[in-house]
Amino acid sequence: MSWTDERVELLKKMWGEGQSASQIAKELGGVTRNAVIGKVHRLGLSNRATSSGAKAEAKPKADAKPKAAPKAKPAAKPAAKAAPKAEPKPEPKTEPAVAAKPAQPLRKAIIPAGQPLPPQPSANEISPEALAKVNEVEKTAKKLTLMELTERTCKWPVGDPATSDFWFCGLPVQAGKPYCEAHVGVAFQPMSARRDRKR
DNA sequence: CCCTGATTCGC
DNA sequence: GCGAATCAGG
Repeated sequence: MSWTDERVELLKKMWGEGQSASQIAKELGGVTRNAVIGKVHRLGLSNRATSSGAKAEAKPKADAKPKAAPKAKPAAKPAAKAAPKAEPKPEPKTEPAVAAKPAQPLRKAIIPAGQPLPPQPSANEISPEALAKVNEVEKTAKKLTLMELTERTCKWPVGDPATSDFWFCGLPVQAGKPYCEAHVGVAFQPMSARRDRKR
C-alpha cells in the first residue's frame, strides 16, 4: 500500500482526533502502526498530547548500547518547532484529578486485610453513562478471585467481601491502569459532577 | 504481557 | 519516502 492522498488525509484526521497509531493502521489496512508513526513523523505532525512517556525530549544518554549499535546522535535536533498555526492542542485525555472518594459508609465491611481496595463510589456522583457501562460490564465480568488477579485484569471489586457474592471484575485493563475501561470511567472522574454543593 | 509513541537507518 | 526493528515508557 502506498500513501495516497486520501490515506494521508485519513491519517491526519484520525491522528488529530487522538486515535492511536495502531487504530489508524488498522483502519487504513495494509500498514502497521510503525508505518503510521513513521508517516506521522515525516508529515511533521508528531507531538500530540499523549499519556505515554516517550517524549521528544532530549535524552543525551551518551551511554553506548550493548545491542546492535544504533549510532549515537549527538547532533542537536530542534525538532520541536513552534506551531505555525496557533494550535489549541486538543487534549482528548481526561484528567485524572482526584475524584475517587474513599468513603463507603454503608459497607461496614470487613475488608480483607491486604491491598487497599478501590473505592466504591456512590451512584449519585457518577455520570449515568459511566454507570450504565459499569453495569453492563459487571454482567460480562470474569468474576475473578483475589488470587486470580494479574497485572492486567481489572481489579474492581464487586459485591460484599464478607460474603461469597464477591469477585473482581477481571476484564482486561489497559495501559497500566488498575481497572478496565468502564471502571476507569467511574474511578477517575474528569471533573464536574461535583460542583455546587451549597455551603 | 498488554499497550503507547519515538527514533534509527537500510532499503 | 518508507517502515521494521528497536527503544522507552505506562
